[in-house]
Amino acid sequence: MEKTLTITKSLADGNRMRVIAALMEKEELCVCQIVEMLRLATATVSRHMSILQNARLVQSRKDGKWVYYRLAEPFPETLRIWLFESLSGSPEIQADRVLLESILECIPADLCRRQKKRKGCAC
Amino acid sequence: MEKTLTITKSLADGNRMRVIAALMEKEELCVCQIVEMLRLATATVSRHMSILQNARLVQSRKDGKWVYYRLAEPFPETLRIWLFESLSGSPEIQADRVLLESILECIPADLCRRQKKRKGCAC
DNA sequence: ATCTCATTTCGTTATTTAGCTAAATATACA
DNA sequence: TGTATATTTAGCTAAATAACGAAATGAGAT
Repeated sequence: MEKTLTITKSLADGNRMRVIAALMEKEELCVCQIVEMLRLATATVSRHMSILQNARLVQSRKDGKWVYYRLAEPFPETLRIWLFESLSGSPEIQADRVLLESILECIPADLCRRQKKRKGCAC
Repeated sequence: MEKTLTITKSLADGNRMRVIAALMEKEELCVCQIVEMLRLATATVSRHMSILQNARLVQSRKDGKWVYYRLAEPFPETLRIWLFESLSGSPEIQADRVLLESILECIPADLCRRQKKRKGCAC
């Protein structure tokens, strides 16, 4: 039961749920993209992703200084279906979807610079 | 997304997960039976059931002074399947299953009396 | 109406969790 | 090597949550 509980606990937070929903649509996101979407501190996002990774819901890969997260393989299929069904029609997830489109137009390096200085995107 | 989050939050507690698992096997349980299984105070169980009811995962009926809970109708089918799959093989749930068999041999009135006095079951 | 009993609600306490900043770590570059 | 940068970890604070006992509520019996 611990494993199940670890999963439900990791999904008992709105921001982590939003990340999962985003990763159900986009194959992979890097920390700074998630930071941009959630509008949280990098440290906070890192911690959230750690919880999701520990729950075996996401996995990560490093590309130099960049860390990318994607849904874990394997991801419980029935859980994914339930999430998809119950989140469909959610205005918050839809808002994230739109925001993510513009975020993905920036390359991560530019995003990070922007986050550091809180200035306009270089895109 | 609020509805989904309400559900994941309600399932982010071990005791509430145990109740759901029990109700997936037994059609209906009354408060005192749940109290006996979880080994918690009546007030605590009542509060847990209130959370599950608010999340639309369980529903209740009254029979005089007795309140019985069962899985809500409708209960998200894909969620149920995931829970069943991920909880199968859980030693804690299996232990509850065994304990519940003996609990169900007592009628609720006797259970309540026992809980009040912490003495032997009248069965 | 009064008393008994099962359950719920309320208030309190201890524990857990989400958010942040600062420090630490890992990677890249000059 | 030193500097810059992305991310993670550690520590702190405020908020949320689980457990309990007491009080309130509802149902049954006399």
